Amino acid sequence: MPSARDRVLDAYETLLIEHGGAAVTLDAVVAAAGVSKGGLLYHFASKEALAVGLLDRLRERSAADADAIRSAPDGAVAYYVRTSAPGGASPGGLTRTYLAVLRLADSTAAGQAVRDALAKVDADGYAALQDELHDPVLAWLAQLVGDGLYLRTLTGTPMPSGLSVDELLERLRQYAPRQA
Amino acid sequence: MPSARDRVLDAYETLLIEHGGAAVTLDAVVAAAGVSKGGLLYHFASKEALAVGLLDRLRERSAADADAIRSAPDGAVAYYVRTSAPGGASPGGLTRTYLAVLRLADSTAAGQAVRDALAKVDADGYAALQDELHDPVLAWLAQLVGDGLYLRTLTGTPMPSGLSVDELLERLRQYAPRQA
DNA sequence: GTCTATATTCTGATAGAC
DNA sequence: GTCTATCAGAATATAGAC
Repeated sequence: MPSARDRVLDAYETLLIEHGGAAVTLDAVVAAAGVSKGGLLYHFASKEALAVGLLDRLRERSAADADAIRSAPDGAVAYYVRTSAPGGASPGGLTRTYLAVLRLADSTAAGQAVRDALAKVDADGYAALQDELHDPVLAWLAQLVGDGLYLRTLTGTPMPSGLSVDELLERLRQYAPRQA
Repeated sequence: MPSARDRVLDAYETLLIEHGGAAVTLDAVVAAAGVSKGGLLYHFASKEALAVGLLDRLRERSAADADAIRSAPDGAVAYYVRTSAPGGASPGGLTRTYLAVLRLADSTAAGQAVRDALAKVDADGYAALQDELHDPVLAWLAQLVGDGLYLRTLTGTPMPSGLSVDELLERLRQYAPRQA
């Protein structure tokens, strides 16, 4: 069983993704995490501290993901696009935390810190794609395609009928200059 | 001066974009719109009715945009991508309302209605791009690029240094088969 | 470290005057 | 059609026992 602190963060993440920032209350988090309100507030002294805790987790996972994307068997583009697509977010992975943090991009004082953290993740992803492609415009394009899929994951919008992520990746491979 | 009803909707839209769904309260809306709480609740009987009102506006503007995108001087792709990029959202235009509605994609009972409305806008945009490109995968790719820019507009993430939307469009034109 | 109980502020909504 | 005043409930946060 994970520590109470991690259970709280997991529950917070899940609630943000499934019900959105507006619906996330401390009561909802404690119910989902199976701890008491006092227990939660021992680990995170306020609702904003909870948000800051999620940002810390985002930074940790982003650092871990930087290794994963560069050592992905079928390349950085495929890794980036696949993990962005609906169903591509694995528990404990960067994508899941990223989706949760997107829902925080508003809110009070933490707003700027959230945007900074997202910008850092974004810049790291672009660097990894550019390392593989050696083509700034194409690297940006590939990243935007992944980000577009993120947005669809976020809103639950279905794909155009008859199309799959694999077809998208095949097309991107056509556009990429030959690599070693 | 616009009607009180429109001023309320404008203020609601702005607050959603600038401060996010979690921060939008009826008090905040009435302060930004310059009406009283009673005045607001005369036009929109509840907070959910306010959300429904914004969805109605989204549908109106989406219908108007369907004409604009097909008669855009430099083509549907350029229109879609440009209006998705930071700074591309004009007051009274579809993009601004779309960005606001994205922030509602959570929240209680209206959640499914919000997702349905977003899916409709998305399907209409894809159809317009496909009409121009006659290439389903490329049309989807172009749309995802636009959606990726939407996401950046939403989070305030800066572009990779040295790159511009025009370079992105130039590249997309290279990938598109010749058109009449 | 985790719990229960309580204090306090805020939010959505109603009532009724103008 | 728009306002002021007010209520009931929910939300965050505190106090203090275990």
